[in-house]
Amino acid sequence: MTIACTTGNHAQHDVYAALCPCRDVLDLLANKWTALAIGAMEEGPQRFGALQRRLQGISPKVLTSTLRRLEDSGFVDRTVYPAVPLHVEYELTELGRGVAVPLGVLRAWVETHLDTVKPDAPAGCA
Amino acid sequence: MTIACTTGNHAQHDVYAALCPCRDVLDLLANKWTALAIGAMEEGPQRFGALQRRLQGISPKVLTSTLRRLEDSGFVDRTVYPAVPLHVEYELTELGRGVAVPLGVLRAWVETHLDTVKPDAPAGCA
DNA sequence: CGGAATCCAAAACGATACTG
DNA sequence: CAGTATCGTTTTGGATTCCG
Repeated sequence: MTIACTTGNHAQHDVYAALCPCRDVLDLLANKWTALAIGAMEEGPQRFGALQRRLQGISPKVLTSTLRRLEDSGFVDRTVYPAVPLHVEYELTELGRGVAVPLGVLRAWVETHLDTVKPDAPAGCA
Repeated sequence: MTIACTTGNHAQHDVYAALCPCRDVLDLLANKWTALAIGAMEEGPQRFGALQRRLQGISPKVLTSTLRRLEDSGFVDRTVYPAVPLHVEYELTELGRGVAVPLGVLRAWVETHLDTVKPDAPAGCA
């Protein structure tokens, strides 16, 4: 028996079902940078360079693709200010601020329980 | 420049820092199956076959590696009952039940806001 | 400054077949 | 039943260079 995922009027979404769109959304969020990128914008609009500096280790290419996916999915707004040194800002949409909450909860859990997890993490920093 | 993730006792973890172990844990959870697998065990111990049936579309190989990683990280306990038709159970540890909460929150958010996300998801599933 | 383009390496994922 | 072995595909991520 699977957990029913009743959304609105119709349907039972079974997150575990192969064709459930929930899976697509989950997949969208479940990658190395997305959750962090969203978190990095929680405090307000951020410029490309600022994000790249904050998400230490991300390459411009990956940052771009991450932001594009988020933009296409409606989590992020991209605003271009046509100035001479180009100025672009990325900002969470209403929806984006929405996911930011659960994601923040997850990040918080990780930070709190870090010591109890025993992956092969270089214990150096925690 | 970001505050490094200082160790142990006090510790400011900067999730965004390249070397923060938080990232390892996040990476561990951020993949196609992990979050679902944990969710699938929330109701109690599950057998390999049951999990495979529930996580529709997962191959035995991927399920195995997913479970192994979770076991190695301390989220899951694996118990073998040496019977003739072999019997193995996977069960969330205390820690596992811990992450299950934030992950459940995330799943719930996704289920609730599915309609507002506009990825190229086949709106079907219901 | 904000990327796009290119190339490459490494995971992650998947299908199938086979075994203790 | 619960995997392992193998192989191939796909997806991600990363480094670098270059351009408007």
